[in-house]
Amino acid sequence: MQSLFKEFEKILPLTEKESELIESKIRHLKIKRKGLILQEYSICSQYTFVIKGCFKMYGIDDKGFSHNIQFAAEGDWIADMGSFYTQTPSKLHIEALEDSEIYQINQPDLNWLFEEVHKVNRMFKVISENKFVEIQNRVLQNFSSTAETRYLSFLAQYPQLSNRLPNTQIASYLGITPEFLSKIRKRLSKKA
Amino acid sequence: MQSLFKEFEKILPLTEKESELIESKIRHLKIKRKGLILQEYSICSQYTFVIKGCFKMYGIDDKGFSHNIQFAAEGDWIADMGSFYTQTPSKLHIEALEDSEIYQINQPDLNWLFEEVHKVNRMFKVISENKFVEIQNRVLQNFSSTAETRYLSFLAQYPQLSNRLPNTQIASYLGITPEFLSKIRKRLSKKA
DNA sequence: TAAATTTCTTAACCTAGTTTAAGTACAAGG
DNA sequence: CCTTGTACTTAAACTAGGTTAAGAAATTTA
Repeated sequence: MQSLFKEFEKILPLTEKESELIESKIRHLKIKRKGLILQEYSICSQYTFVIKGCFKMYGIDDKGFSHNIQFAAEGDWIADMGSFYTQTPSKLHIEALEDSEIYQINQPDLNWLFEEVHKVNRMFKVISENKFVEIQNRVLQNFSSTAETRYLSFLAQYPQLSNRLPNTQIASYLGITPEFLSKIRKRLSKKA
Repeated sequence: MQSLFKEFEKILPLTEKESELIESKIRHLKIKRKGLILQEYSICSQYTFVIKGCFKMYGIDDKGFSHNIQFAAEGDWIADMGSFYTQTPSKLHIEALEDSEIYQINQPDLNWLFEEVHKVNRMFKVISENKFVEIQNRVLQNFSSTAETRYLSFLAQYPQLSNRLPNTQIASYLGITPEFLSKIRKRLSKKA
């Protein structure tokens, strides 16, 4: 539980008893590369904390193409918040990009914790707000710049991820083809 | 307060006393067309409920171009949630597109209500979640389709707005130039 | 360790969307 | 009521990014 509590304590310190209550509702599991923890049309019933490894959240369009909308690595939370909170079927998939290790808490247990440990409520409010700001910044940035600029800010914002992820996944996140990302990378390497 | 409470009651019914407490913290005001209720670099200190009229929320890119990221009309809430909750400077503007009438509640008063009237907490959680889902759907849709498809789904999703808004504003929301929207509209009218 | 699959790159050709410019039609405000 | 801006359209030239195809490199899996 170390890594999880470390993240929590960034927001609010917990008492011994609060930690125990949280611990009692959390399960620890390992997911193999390419394993799915959420599939389209099913309800997102788990909130996931990444201990080790890396996940992508993506949607599939009418033409069958996948589009990454978010990554989650060590210390990140991931869930389709819409589906989780409203308990309606998701339009998204969440898949492990590497062999991974996670904590999960399910919807009823989290609601129970919201009541019992008031700090959990506040912590998840902060988590949700951060996710919102992140995605809103993406909307703005996707508008306001060329693919090259977006690639550069992705590199700046997620230096760890950019080394770990295959370029195909990054291209899908940037909303371009892998071929075009290749073109950009060549252009940039010439400049340097 | 009628319209505001009607919206609230969609989520949760309120007692007489709860309504009074909420009412005591809310101020009513009129905003002229082109009036700003939020400006870049200032902190978003007010959560706004639209009684009458219409607003746009937009960001300005490095080249000085505006990009609409959200509209709000009758019955909608609008605020830069990131700035509001973290009390940090906003990167966005919120501007009236028509002469409008609104309710506003400021950050300390809302926090006070969160404590005093527990239902307010739950209501704003629902409001935030809905906003999140909306913006996440936008990210997905912006990826997955041509401007024509996006325009058609905008028409389907916001039929009221599409009649009221000038096409320049819709183009800015779709992430295209007004000229290209014009082209699309011509193409569509030929098909029909 | 070999076979199979996925990843990355290059290049030629194609298209969705931009830019610039010019003209028309309203609407708003003094 | 006139004037100034704002909104809408068209068209020609242009560019960012997509498509297809094919070969080389790297990683998985058997």
